[in-house]
Amino acid sequence: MLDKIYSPQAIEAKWTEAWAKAGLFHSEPARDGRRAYTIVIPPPNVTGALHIGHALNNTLQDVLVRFHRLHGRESCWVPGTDHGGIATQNVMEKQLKAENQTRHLIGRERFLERMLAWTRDCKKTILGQLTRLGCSLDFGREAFTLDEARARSVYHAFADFFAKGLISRGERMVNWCVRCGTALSDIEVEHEERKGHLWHIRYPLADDPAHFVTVATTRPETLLGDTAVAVHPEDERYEGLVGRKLLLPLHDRPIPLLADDAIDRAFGTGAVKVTPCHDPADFELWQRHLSEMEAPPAVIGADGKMTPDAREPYAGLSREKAREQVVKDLQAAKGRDGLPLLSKIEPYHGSVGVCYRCQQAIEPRVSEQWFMKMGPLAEKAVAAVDRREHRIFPDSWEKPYREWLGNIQDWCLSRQIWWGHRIPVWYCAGCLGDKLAASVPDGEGLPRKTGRVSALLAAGVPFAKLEQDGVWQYQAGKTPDRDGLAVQSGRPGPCPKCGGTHWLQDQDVLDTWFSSALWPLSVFGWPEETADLKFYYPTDVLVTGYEILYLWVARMQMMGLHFRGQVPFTHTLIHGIVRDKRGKKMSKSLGNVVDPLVLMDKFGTDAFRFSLATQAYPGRDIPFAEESVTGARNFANKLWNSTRFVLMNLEGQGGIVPLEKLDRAQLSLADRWILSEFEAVLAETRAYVAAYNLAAAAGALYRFLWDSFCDWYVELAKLERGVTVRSILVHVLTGTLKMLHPFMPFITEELFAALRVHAGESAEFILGARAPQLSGWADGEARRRMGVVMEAVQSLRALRSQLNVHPGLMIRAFYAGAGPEAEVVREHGDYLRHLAKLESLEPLAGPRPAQSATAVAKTLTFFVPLAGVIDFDKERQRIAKEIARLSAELEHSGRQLQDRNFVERAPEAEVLKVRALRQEAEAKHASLAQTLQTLEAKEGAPGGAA
RNA sequence: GGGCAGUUAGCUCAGCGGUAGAGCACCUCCCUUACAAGGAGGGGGUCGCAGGUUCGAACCCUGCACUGCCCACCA
Repeated sequence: MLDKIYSPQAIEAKWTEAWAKAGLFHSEPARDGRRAYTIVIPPPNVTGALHIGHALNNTLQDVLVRFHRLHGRESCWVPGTDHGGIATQNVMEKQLKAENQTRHLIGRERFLERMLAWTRDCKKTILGQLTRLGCSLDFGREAFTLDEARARSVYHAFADFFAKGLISRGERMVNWCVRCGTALSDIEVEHEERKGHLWHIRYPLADDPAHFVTVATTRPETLLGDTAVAVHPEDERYEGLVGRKLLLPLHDRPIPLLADDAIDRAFGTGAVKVTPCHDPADFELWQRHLSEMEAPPAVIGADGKMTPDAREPYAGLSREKAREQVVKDLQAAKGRDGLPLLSKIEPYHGSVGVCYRCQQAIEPRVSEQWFMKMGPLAEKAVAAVDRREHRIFPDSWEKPYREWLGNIQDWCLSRQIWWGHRIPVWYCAGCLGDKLAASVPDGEGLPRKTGRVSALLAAGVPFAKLEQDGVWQYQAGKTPDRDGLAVQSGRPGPCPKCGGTHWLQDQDVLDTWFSSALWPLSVFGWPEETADLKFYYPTDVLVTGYEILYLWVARMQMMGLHFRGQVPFTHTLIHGIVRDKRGKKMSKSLGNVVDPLVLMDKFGTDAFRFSLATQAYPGRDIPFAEESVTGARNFANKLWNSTRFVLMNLEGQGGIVPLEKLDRAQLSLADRWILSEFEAVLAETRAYVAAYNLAAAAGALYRFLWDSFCDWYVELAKLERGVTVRSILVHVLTGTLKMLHPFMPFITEELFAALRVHAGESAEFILGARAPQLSGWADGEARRRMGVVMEAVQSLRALRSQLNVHPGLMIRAFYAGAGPEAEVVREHGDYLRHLAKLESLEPLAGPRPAQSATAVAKTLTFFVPLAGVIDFDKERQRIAKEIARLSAELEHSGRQLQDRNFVERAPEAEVLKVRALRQEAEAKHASLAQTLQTLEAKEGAPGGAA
């Protein structure tokens, strides 16, 4: 027997262990023809503990996996974590800083050792939390984006792209994060509106210093790197000036005034300073005007400080300090007219690119990086959506997804950090013929900017060296080959060009998203043609938030389609972000984060999960309030107690009979009604899950259990305690537990365990049992008749409550009316007596009783003699109010039915419905009007209201 | 500058063509033998604004207004 009190903690631990012991979540490729249902987890970064967003993400996946497992699919949910590149390295760098260390001080190898040790702890924490959340992950399949098996996929993919000419190295303008010290791809740059200024600076004409061209800029410090000023060719303000030289203020360097179509005449002064090294648009402009412009100086370095080219007194200053200094100096610098060269400062707010990992302003910078051409891959990803092989839920995301892919830019792949897959490219020192390169010991990294690729090699794996002794060998089987360059296993052999054996590996690592993009492939052993890959790929659904739709989802699609010709997952389910209860994004700095563990401790994991699920409408953000967990906890408690009730009914009684053995003719109205309702909620729930509307699915089950099952059926079940009722109680409850199990796995498992003997279930766990099967129980007649009972009960209860009849007091009642509804009351008087606490219920013989209150339901009228108890004044008010409501209703339906347009054009069913409702309202109205008349005729009763 | 959502009861949200719903909060009554983490009843909304389509609009269309998000090299 169950404890009287529902206490979640104990049962959670118990079932977590039991499931693990039974290997319940393990999956192998099925040989019996069962279809796979596969989800790969969006691997959380190993940067710490999981937050509430992870809890939502994983709860939704678990609901789907458990649901499909219950419904007979060979379900496999692959767990794993992501090494998380810059984000993770940043956390470690902070730790080092606290110890007065830097990564450069301790060196690459020791740094990576520390990273590995630390991220191992994080992995443990994360997997522990997922377990605590009840996630039915196949833990034997745990993967890490930086482990050996994944490295294999990464190197294979890199080599393939290189061989196909999609990956190449080059010097280009990239987004540079000064704080993180690395290049970023375009999507790793966030745009923030920031307040700033527009500085107007006068550049004197070199041969006529009394005249000026005024440029407007938001970044005066880059002036030091200007190589030109540009205007629109048709801008009459600058007619005759184009082609002449200007004198760059502060440096007094002559620079040309160019004309270019890209210049917006309406902005600022129409004249733009051109700083190719520090602005992407200027960089392009420079390339268009190469012949007219000199090679541009880079005045801001990788560290965010001014370079020697910025000259004294700016060299060495931070870019922020340099701005102050430049502005100050421009204010002091006077033109030939005696006025400052800085002619105007106006407030200006524009969007500033910031690093998505540290929020520092991005510095556009020219540097040598690895790039991947994305166009051809993107086309395939778009085609997959066009062909509906890949669908996004909600589909409103398909358009932005398509557009992003349509405008895709090359992907900057290399990162100047250490934590990640090192780029599997080696350079031959001999071929480079570079002193610097030659001075580097064999196998060490290539100093940047030393030359072009001499050899590509999908080879030496630095992490394998660290994880275990010795060098792990890459065995791709097929080795790509391009430009006659040998690509070999292990370290490169002799250089095919010069025979040298002195190799330098590329210093950089790959963007963490490169390995993430391969995730659905790599977790199944690709590039090997494994049995797992054949059975589980393509996976069914990817569940994620919209913030990584491009960063991750799109790239997985592109990779999957490129390498397999098949989408990696057929559906993308996009959920919202968990916000605080006022809709604000949770953040440590706002102090509004809620810890999932705290909530699970306080309310139980099931309640926590259920509250997340009931709010997860597709694509909608969730304003999360603790009250919602309270509500879910209360629901869990309701489940608990209703099961206790059913178990109490079973105690000492005989067994139950299977549903299919029940004699339909023997069933009561309530029996037929609840079975009909149950069949309906099963269908409804399944339809909602299929549409990924998990909130609606959870809501449907909630209402069924609480409203239909507990409030009506269980109450009526108390009237008769026979085997039939017992059987139905057990079947319906067990079925409901099964359907709720994906949402609340622990409590349902506990309750199922208590019920299963009675229910004749042999399975030890819900996931081993069959999903509820029910068909043919839909019963419109039962629903109609039960509707009469329910309305009558509600009407009588309202009467009691509004006239202050004590809830415990049994009252007598008479009913008047004819037809099928009266018949329902006659047949089911026991229901009404029980539910409305009636001492007796009889048909009214003779005139309406005096000294009684009136209740109406459908076309029926109930009279409750309450002489002495009743406050007739109150009763008059009550009835008058009801009459007013009915009058309004009658007026409305009357107008509708008199409108020929409505009667002729509306669907017939609609007209019939209005007619039926009108009849009901008419009956009620007439009956109540008559009552009111009698009441008012009763002078002597205290009539004068107030 | 484009695009996408949202605007419904005090709060948080469902509903998306037939006279407005839930949970919480609020008011009244009740510790009735599954459950006070409960039961019964009740108050509360001209569904952002303005037009249009329709017999009928919270729901479809067009504008507008806020709010939020995504994308974008206007210095």
